[in-house]
Amino acid sequence: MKLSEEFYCRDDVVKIAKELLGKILVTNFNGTRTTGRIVETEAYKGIVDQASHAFGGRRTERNEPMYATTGTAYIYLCYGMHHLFNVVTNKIGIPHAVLIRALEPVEGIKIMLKRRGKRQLDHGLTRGPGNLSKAMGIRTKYSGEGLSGDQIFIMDDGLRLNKNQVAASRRIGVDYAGKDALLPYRFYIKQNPFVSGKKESLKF
DNA sequence: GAGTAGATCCTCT
DNA sequence: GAGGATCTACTCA
Repeated sequence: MKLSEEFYCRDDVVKIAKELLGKILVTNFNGTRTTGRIVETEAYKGIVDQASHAFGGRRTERNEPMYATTGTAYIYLCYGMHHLFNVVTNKIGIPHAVLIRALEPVEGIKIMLKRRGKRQLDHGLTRGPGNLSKAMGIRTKYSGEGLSGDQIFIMDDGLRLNKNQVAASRRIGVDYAGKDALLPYRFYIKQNPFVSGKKESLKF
Protein backbone atom coordinates (compact mmCIF):
# COMPACT_ATOMS: atom_id res chain seq x y z
CA MET A 1 0.00 0.00 0.00
CA LYS A 2 0.97 3.62 -0.59
CA LEU A 3 2.61 5.46 2.27
CA SER A 4 0.12 7.78 3.96
CA GLU A 5 0.31 11.50 4.53
CA GLU A 6 0.78 10.73 8.23
CA PHE A 7 4.01 8.90 7.39
CA TYR A 8 5.56 11.97 5.77
CA CYS A 9 3.99 14.56 8.05
CA ARG A 10 6.16 14.02 11.12
CA ASP A 11 8.70 16.25 12.82
CA ASP A 12 11.65 13.86 12.78
CA VAL A 13 12.95 13.82 9.22
CA VAL A 14 15.93 11.71 10.28
CA LYS A 15 13.57 9.00 11.50
CA ILE A 16 11.58 9.18 8.27
CA ALA A 17 14.78 8.79 6.25
CA LYS A 18 15.59 5.65 8.20
CA GLU A 19 12.09 4.25 7.80
CA LEU A 20 12.08 4.81 4.04
CA LEU A 21 14.73 2.11 3.70
CA GLY A 22 13.20 -1.06 2.29
CA LYS A 23 10.17 0.74 0.85
CA ILE A 24 9.30 0.60 -2.87
CA LEU A 25 9.63 3.68 -5.06
CA VAL A 26 7.25 3.56 -8.03
CA THR A 27 7.27 5.76 -11.13
CA ASN A 28 4.55 5.55 -13.74
CA PHE A 29 5.21 7.91 -16.65
CA ASN A 30 3.21 7.59 -19.89
CA GLY A 31 2.00 4.17 -18.84
CA THR A 32 5.54 2.91 -18.26
CA ARG A 33 5.98 1.52 -14.77
CA THR A 34 9.28 0.99 -13.01
CA THR A 35 9.81 0.18 -9.35
CA GLY A 36 12.74 -0.26 -7.00
CA ARG A 37 13.42 -0.91 -3.34
CA ILE A 38 15.02 2.02 -1.50
CA VAL A 39 18.37 0.99 -0.05
CA GLU A 40 19.97 4.37 0.72
CA THR A 41 18.63 7.75 1.92
CA GLU A 42 19.84 11.04 3.38
CA ALA A 43 17.95 13.44 5.63
CA TYR A 44 18.07 17.21 5.06
CA LYS A 45 16.81 19.05 8.07
CA GLY A 46 15.45 22.27 6.67
CA ILE A 47 16.57 25.74 7.70
CA VAL A 48 19.00 24.61 10.43
CA ASP A 49 20.95 22.30 8.11
CA GLN A 50 23.82 23.93 6.26
CA ALA A 51 23.78 21.18 3.65
CA SER A 52 20.14 21.82 2.81
CA HIS A 53 19.05 24.06 -0.04
CA ALA A 54 16.67 25.65 2.45
CA PHE A 55 19.36 26.55 5.02
CA GLY A 56 18.60 29.78 6.81
CA GLY A 57 15.16 29.90 5.26
CA ARG A 58 16.44 30.29 1.73
CA ARG A 59 13.49 30.14 -0.62
CA THR A 60 13.74 30.35 -4.38
CA GLU A 61 11.79 29.15 -7.35
CA ARG A 62 13.93 26.02 -7.48
CA ASN A 63 13.42 24.87 -3.91
CA GLU A 64 9.84 26.05 -3.61
CA PRO A 65 8.57 22.42 -3.50
CA MET A 66 10.51 21.95 -0.24
CA TYR A 67 8.09 24.38 1.39
CA ALA A 68 5.08 22.67 -0.14
CA THR A 69 2.76 20.23 1.54
CA THR A 70 4.06 16.93 2.96
CA GLY A 71 4.67 14.11 0.52
CA THR A 72 5.78 16.26 -2.41
CA ALA A 73 8.58 15.41 -4.83
CA TYR A 74 11.47 17.87 -4.98
CA ILE A 75 13.67 17.18 -7.99
CA TYR A 76 16.50 19.32 -9.22
CA LEU A 77 19.46 19.23 -11.54
CA CYS A 78 22.93 18.90 -10.05
CA TYR A 79 26.24 19.44 -11.83
CA GLY A 80 24.30 20.13 -14.99
CA MET A 81 23.52 16.49 -15.66
CA HIS A 82 22.15 14.64 -12.65
CA HIS A 83 18.55 14.78 -11.52
CA LEU A 84 18.26 14.29 -7.76
CA PHE A 85 15.02 13.04 -6.25
CA ASN A 86 13.86 14.16 -2.78
CA VAL A 87 10.76 13.51 -0.71
CA VAL A 88 9.43 16.56 1.12
CA THR A 89 8.27 15.83 4.67
CA ASN A 90 6.69 17.66 7.61
CA LYS A 91 4.06 20.39 7.42
CA ILE A 92 3.59 23.14 4.84
CA GLY A 93 6.28 25.79 5.25
CA ILE A 94 8.82 23.45 6.90
CA PRO A 95 11.39 22.51 4.24
CA HIS A 96 12.45 19.07 5.47
CA ALA A 97 13.43 16.57 2.78
CA VAL A 98 14.81 13.08 2.32
CA LEU A 99 17.13 12.46 -0.61
CA ILE A 100 16.75 9.02 -2.18
CA ARG A 101 20.31 7.97 -3.02
CA ALA A 102 20.04 4.39 -4.22
CA LEU A 103 17.54 1.70 -5.21
CA GLU A 104 17.54 -1.99 -5.89
CA PRO A 105 15.64 -2.52 -9.18
CA VAL A 106 12.42 -4.55 -8.87
CA GLU A 107 10.06 -4.07 -11.84
CA GLY A 108 10.78 -2.77 -15.33
CA ILE A 109 14.49 -3.57 -15.32
CA LYS A 110 14.55 -3.72 -19.12
CA ILE A 111 13.12 -0.20 -19.28
CA MET A 112 15.71 1.04 -16.79
CA LEU A 113 18.51 -0.52 -18.81
CA LYS A 114 17.21 1.21 -21.94
CA ARG A 115 17.01 4.58 -20.15
CA ARG A 116 20.59 4.16 -18.94
CA GLY A 117 21.84 2.87 -22.29
CA LYS A 118 23.01 -0.38 -20.73
CA ARG A 119 22.54 -3.94 -21.95
CA GLN A 120 23.02 -5.96 -18.80
CA LEU A 121 21.95 -5.49 -15.23
CA ASP A 122 24.80 -4.49 -12.96
CA HIS A 123 25.09 -2.73 -9.65
CA GLY A 124 25.58 0.62 -11.31
CA LEU A 125 22.06 0.73 -12.74
CA THR A 126 20.39 2.46 -9.79
CA ARG A 127 23.35 3.15 -7.53
CA GLY A 128 23.73 6.83 -6.68
CA PRO A 129 21.10 9.58 -6.85
CA GLY A 130 21.92 10.64 -10.41
CA ASN A 131 21.77 7.11 -11.75
CA LEU A 132 18.57 6.06 -10.04
CA SER A 133 16.71 9.13 -11.30
CA LYS A 134 17.79 8.41 -14.83
CA ALA A 135 16.82 4.75 -14.56
CA MET A 136 13.42 5.64 -13.13
CA GLY A 137 12.79 8.37 -15.71
CA ILE A 138 12.69 11.10 -13.07
CA ARG A 139 13.33 14.60 -14.41
CA THR A 140 13.09 18.13 -13.08
CA LYS A 141 9.75 18.62 -14.82
CA TYR A 142 8.23 16.37 -12.17
CA SER A 143 9.46 18.55 -9.31
CA GLY A 144 6.48 19.59 -7.22
CA GLU A 145 4.46 16.47 -8.03
CA GLY A 146 2.51 15.05 -5.11
CA LEU A 147 3.40 11.54 -3.97
CA SER A 148 -0.27 10.72 -3.51
CA GLY A 149 -0.76 10.78 -7.28
CA ASP A 150 -0.16 7.97 -9.74
CA GLN A 151 3.03 9.19 -11.43
CA ILE A 152 5.44 9.00 -8.52
CA PHE A 153 4.76 7.38 -5.16
CA ILE A 154 6.27 5.15 -2.48
CA MET A 155 4.79 1.84 -1.32
CA ASP A 156 5.18 -0.28 1.75
CA ASP A 157 5.17 -3.93 0.76
CA GLY A 158 5.41 -5.14 4.33
CA LEU A 159 9.17 -5.70 4.42
CA ARG A 160 10.63 -4.99 7.84
CA LEU A 161 14.34 -4.48 8.42
CA ASN A 162 16.18 -5.45 11.56
CA LYS A 163 18.14 -2.71 13.27
CA ASN A 164 21.37 -4.56 12.55
CA GLN A 165 20.64 -4.43 8.80
CA VAL A 166 20.68 -0.64 8.80
CA ALA A 167 23.82 1.48 9.01
CA ALA A 168 24.34 5.24 9.34
CA SER A 169 27.15 7.48 8.14
CA ARG A 170 27.85 11.07 7.28
CA ARG A 171 26.33 12.41 4.11
CA ILE A 172 28.11 12.34 0.80
CA GLY A 173 29.24 15.32 -1.24
CA VAL A 174 28.35 17.99 1.32
CA ASP A 175 31.82 18.91 2.59
CA TYR A 176 30.96 22.57 2.09
CA ALA A 177 28.42 22.34 4.93
CA GLY A 178 30.89 22.80 7.78
CA LYS A 179 30.16 20.78 10.92
CA ASP A 180 26.77 19.78 9.53
CA ALA A 181 28.62 17.67 6.97
CA LEU A 182 29.61 15.37 9.85
CA LEU A 183 26.07 14.58 10.97
CA PRO A 184 25.10 10.88 10.65
CA TYR A 185 22.08 11.63 8.46
CA ARG A 186 22.76 9.04 5.76
CA PHE A 187 21.17 5.62 6.12
CA TYR A 188 21.67 2.50 4.06
CA ILE A 189 21.08 -1.23 4.08
CA LYS A 190 24.26 -3.05 5.03
CA GLN A 191 25.93 -5.23 2.44
CA ASN A 192 23.53 -4.21 -0.29
CA PRO A 193 25.47 -4.00 -3.58
CA PHE A 194 23.38 -1.07 -4.83
CA VAL A 195 24.42 1.28 -2.02
CA SER A 196 26.65 4.08 -3.31
CA GLY A 197 29.81 5.50 -1.84
CA LYS A 198 32.71 3.72 -0.26
CA LYS A 199 32.71 1.01 2.34
CA GLU A 200 33.33 3.37 5.23
CA SER A 201 30.62 3.60 7.84
CA LEU A 202 30.35 5.66 10.97
CA LYS A 203 29.15 4.23 14.23
CA PHE A 204 26.73 6.05 16.46
C1' DG B 1 42.93 -0.12 -5.89
C1' DA B 2 43.20 4.91 -5.18
C1' DG B 3 43.17 9.48 -6.74
C1' DT B 4 41.89 13.04 -10.13
C1' DA B 5 39.85 15.47 -13.91
C1' DG B 6 36.22 16.32 -17.07
C1' DA B 7 31.51 16.39 -18.42
C1' DT B 8 27.73 20.03 -18.72
C1' DC B 9 23.82 23.48 -17.62
C1' DC B 10 20.50 25.46 -14.46
C1' DT B 11 20.22 28.52 -10.67
C1' DC B 12 21.52 32.19 -7.74
C1' DT B 13 24.56 36.35 -6.89
C1' DG C 1 29.61 34.50 -14.18
C1' DA C 2 30.54 31.00 -10.80
C1' DG C 3 29.59 26.84 -8.81
C1' DG C 4 27.00 22.68 -7.44
C1' DA C 5 23.34 17.07 -2.37
C1' DT C 6 27.54 13.43 -9.02
C1' DC C 7 29.39 9.84 -12.09
C1' DT C 8 32.66 7.85 -15.03
C1' DA C 9 36.91 6.98 -17.10
C1' DC C 10 41.42 7.32 -16.97
C1' DT C 11 45.94 7.55 -14.84
C1' DC C 12 49.41 5.81 -11.80
C1' DA C 13 51.16 2.47 -8.69
